[in-house]
Amino acid sequence: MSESIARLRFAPSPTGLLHIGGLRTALYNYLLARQLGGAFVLRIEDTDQKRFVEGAEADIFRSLQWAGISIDEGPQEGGPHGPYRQSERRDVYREHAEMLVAKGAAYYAFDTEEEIELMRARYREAGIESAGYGVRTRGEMRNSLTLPVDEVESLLSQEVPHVVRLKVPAGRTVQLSDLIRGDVSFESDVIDDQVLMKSDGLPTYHLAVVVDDHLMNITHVVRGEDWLSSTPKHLLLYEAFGWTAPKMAHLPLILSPSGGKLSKRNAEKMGIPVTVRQYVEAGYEPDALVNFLALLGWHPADDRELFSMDDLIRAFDINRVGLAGVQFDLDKLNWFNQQHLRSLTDSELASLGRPFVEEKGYEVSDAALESVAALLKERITFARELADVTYLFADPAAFDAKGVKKRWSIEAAERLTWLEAHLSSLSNEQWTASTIHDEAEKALLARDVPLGKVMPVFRLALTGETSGPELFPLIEYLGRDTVVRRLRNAPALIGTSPE
RNA sequence: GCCGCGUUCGUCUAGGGGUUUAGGACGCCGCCCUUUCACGGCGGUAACACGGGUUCAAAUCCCGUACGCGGUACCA
Repeated sequence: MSESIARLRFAPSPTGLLHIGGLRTALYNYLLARQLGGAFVLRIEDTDQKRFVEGAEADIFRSLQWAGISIDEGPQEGGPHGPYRQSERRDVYREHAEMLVAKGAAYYAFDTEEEIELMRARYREAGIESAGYGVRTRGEMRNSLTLPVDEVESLLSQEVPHVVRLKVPAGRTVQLSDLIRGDVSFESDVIDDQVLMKSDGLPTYHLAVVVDDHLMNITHVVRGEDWLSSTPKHLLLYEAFGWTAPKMAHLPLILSPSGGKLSKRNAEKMGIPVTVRQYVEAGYEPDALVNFLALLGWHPADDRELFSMDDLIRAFDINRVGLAGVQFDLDKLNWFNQQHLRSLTDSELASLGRPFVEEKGYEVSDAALESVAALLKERITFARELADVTYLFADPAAFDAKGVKKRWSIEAAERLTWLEAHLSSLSNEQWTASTIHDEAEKALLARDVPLGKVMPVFRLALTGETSGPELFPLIEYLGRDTVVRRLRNAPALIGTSPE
């Protein structure tokens, strides 16, 4: 047994599209696994038939892949500890539950839902808000602890619906050393006799997670804080089996900007995407999302903020994960997206933008699109914005009304004709940003007009806009023919433009 | 209700007894750069939940209160 090899897992339930919080949990597990040179395992926790959603599993696979989180063992990859879908491991859980019953650490319970509810109602009347099925109450219930042995035998042989419950020891303090939170302890008397096997023959999460984590040699369990309260049950299970529990780390939860839980409804109201799918569709770059998510709750020893996945693997430190819930801030995510776009080469940016450009029906060569990327790189937040600057692909049909009002005049039109005449005579070799600049200046200076005086109209005539990328590189990109044509057409188009 | 976990600028956070006039980033505002916009640079705005202790000294340690979050299922 090679105990020294770290093994971490992400164990989502296929109950819907992968949640952004789930992706963060997966990421932290992945980072630690890679950093420790260990394995990253994906396990599908589909023990609740009622909540199963068709297609959810496929969404988990593609979302992780999109984010750049590679899986070593899982339903698709296989591996020595499979199957990696809990629904395919029923017998394993049944056997383990029976082991516990045989050891006296668990027992059969035959109570119906109504009977349990009756018990709770009794306690409620007596002023006890929520009496659990546990140390204090199991003696009053119908189970293999209270019923005569032969009756239990007969109920079992008649296949009367029943569950298997954990027999929580009385009067114990269960200690947990959390990697993030330090020591946390719980009194066993307030821990429920958790159902381990449901009457449908499937295990509950609690049994399955312990059995699988052990059988799959998981060394570190990194999961959301919402699991902290049930961890003592898991610890008691490890103890009952005689197994060593893995190291535990409970991550702070992601909160909505309004402070509450980042639920689907809540988040959608605030315009925040909740599922990974929505982030993909909104045009976020996987690297940016990963970077943002890593910093949502974790902070490096220095003040660095921009990390690639490899950087993260190197720098990540579970001890530096914060304790408090974190609010989601879309502005910051957008900033990360912008930063990541800027770190790309022109050619990489161009490929990211190409689908959007083609979607709008423009045909552009790779070289031209690279120029577009260079022109726009420092002024976009999303790759799709490459396609939004339509005058880079087609002559402007409309002209900014305020700009026209401010800049357009007979005099301005005349100056443009001087530019047109001069620029049209330039050779291909002369068609570079700096030469065009010098020649334009020359043409205007001959009539005693400074270039700066004309640049705003020049831009307006060429693009229809009053602002945008640097003018001369833009002109170089547009090319002589286009520039001359647009200059020539502008007066008529602007003249007929509505005010 | 009970159990558990939290609480530093609006947000993500650094700091974990004296180095702090509490630092960085996002956002916001201003100035500079740029004959546009953006980028960039500079500057500004803005926080230790509250109350008790411990100590020469507390944002930092302890207790309490408040507030927030999670759990309290034959859901995960």
